[in-house]
Amino acid sequence: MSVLKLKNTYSKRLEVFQPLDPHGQRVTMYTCGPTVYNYVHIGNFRSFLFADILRRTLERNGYEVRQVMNITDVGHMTEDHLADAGGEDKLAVAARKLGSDPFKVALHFEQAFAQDARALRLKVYQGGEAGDPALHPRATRHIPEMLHAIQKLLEQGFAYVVDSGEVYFEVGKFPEYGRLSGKVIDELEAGARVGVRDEKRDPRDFALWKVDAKHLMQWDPHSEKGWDPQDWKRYRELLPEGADKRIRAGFPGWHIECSAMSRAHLGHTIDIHTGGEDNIFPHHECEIAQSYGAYRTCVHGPHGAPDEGSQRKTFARYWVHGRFLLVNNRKMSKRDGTFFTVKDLLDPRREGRAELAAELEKLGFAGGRVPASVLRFALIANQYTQPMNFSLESLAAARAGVERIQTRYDRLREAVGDSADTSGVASDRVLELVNRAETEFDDALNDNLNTPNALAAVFKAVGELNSMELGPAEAREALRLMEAFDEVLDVLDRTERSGVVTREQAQAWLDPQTLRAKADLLKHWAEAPDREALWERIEAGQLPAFEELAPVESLDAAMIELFVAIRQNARKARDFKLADAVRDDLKRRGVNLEDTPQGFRWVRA
RNA sequence: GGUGGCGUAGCCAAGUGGUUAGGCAACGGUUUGCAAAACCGUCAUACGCGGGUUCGAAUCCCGCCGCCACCUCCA
Repeated sequence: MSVLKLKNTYSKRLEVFQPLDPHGQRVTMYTCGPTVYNYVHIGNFRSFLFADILRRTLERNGYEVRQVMNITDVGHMTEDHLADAGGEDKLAVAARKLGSDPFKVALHFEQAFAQDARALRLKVYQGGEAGDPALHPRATRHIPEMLHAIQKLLEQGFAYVVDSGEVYFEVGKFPEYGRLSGKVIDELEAGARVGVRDEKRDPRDFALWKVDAKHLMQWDPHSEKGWDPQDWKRYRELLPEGADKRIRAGFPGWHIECSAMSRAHLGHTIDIHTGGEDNIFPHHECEIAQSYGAYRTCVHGPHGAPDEGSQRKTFARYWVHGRFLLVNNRKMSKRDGTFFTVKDLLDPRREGRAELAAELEKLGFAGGRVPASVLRFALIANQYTQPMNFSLESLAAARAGVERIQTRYDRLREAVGDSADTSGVASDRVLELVNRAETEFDDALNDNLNTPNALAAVFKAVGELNSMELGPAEAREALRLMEAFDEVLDVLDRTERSGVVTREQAQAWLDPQTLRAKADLLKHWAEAPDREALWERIEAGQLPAFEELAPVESLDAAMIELFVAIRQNARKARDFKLADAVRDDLKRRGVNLEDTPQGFRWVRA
């Protein structure tokens, strides 16, 4: 198997990934998460999804990954936001609904985000472990850690307090500032841009602690008032003397949260730090500077020089950044109607975007809704190092792709059947195909997460399997391959969503005796309005008429089989109008029916 | 102005010196009562433009053109 290579923003080179863990087993990963003062959009999710693909690729490589994705809930909500409730701004609307408690507003959007994250199958939000709050740390619950870091920075001479009670990081004290982004900020030019009454010593200096009375979230480092009791207790433990007396009540600067939280939950050194390309500067540049100043982490990683030998350890060893998503080759814009939240696409009508729903319907999306798996596929279908040009048409292509894979998966499941019989041997032809396809898939992902090539391997395998007749043992191997693909892609519906009805099974319903025996299977009889009459008919060995069953809404496998039998009966009588009506009716209830040489196949949409 | 990046067939998107990437769409065929799915075929001797290096260039070099993002809180 190939080795994983990643483009490290720090070195600007493709590097072989090697975890810090001496046993080469555990990997720590920090993903810059969402700011929860609005609903997250698909551009945000492109970034989170590439991190998810990275995490799953690491797992395919046998690593045990601990991925932390923070929640930035120290927002920019001020009194102005609450006062101005007339606009379209969702923050204002939410604030009005939820009252003036900024924590409630943040929680509202955080929960909305978690919902989207689960829908789009971010692994950090799935499974039992996902309930661990340490995996999704909130900035507002790490004020003690941040003040601790700020105090360290002051003590070690990397920061200064100004008259207003704010704290700034002094960039001049850190010569490596700018190395990640490659930005050399010309002091003269920067100086020209600086505000008149700025208290900063150097225009490049950035805020660690801010003071602004208009902000709703406030913490006073010198008084318990307004603090979460647990946080206050932890703060007193971390800083028994309290923070510098000159620091006034306020709130943390943007960058310090990630330095503090990654250290709190992943330790001194993290293997991988991910984010969007806009994070490179200034956010990550500042994190490096702060972590160096506060925790004595060094700047560059082990690439060439092992961390173990160094007294000062690296803050983050691999910096991996995703490019922006564009819509119609521009940055998303509300004005141009090219701004999409995840919720907008999953259910446009619910979000009040009827026009969008209509457009999606035109592209063949039932109800104008985009299935989450399709959105996920669309957002991972090109390599994270390339800008993604998103369009509604790309969603239609994604849907076709997902359906192609899903159809193959469903049929393999049918071919395997439910027999626990694991005897039988797959032919070399199939074994070779499976091994080769899996290698190609992993090789592509290991090559800096080249998802287009990984998908090419998937589609190649699907195409080859489509043109083969597979025995149960072979289908089992092929199914395992599809499941291996899906460990990373995670776009398949793994529920029992399809079934086959043979001609013989359909025929059996026409036999009076069998019909009576099958009556018990029809659990949903109760839904039929005239069930007594129906029952009598069955007892008499007569197949019910299609019209009688039309009101039955929820279908199980037995009910579907009955519909198939009714349709087949009509087909035999060459009553194609009725036959098509039955098929259309099943479709209306979300069941697609297909004819096959052996009989019939049904698939839940 | 500074920095980084992109331009590959109708659309999306790999490939970065030498044998078909792949997907989607469209069209034709096989199959079907009609569909669906699947298969086969076509669109496809594609690589922004102009030079150069080379036996050979989408790939390397030079020069243009067009587009995009970032440059203090937007993933």
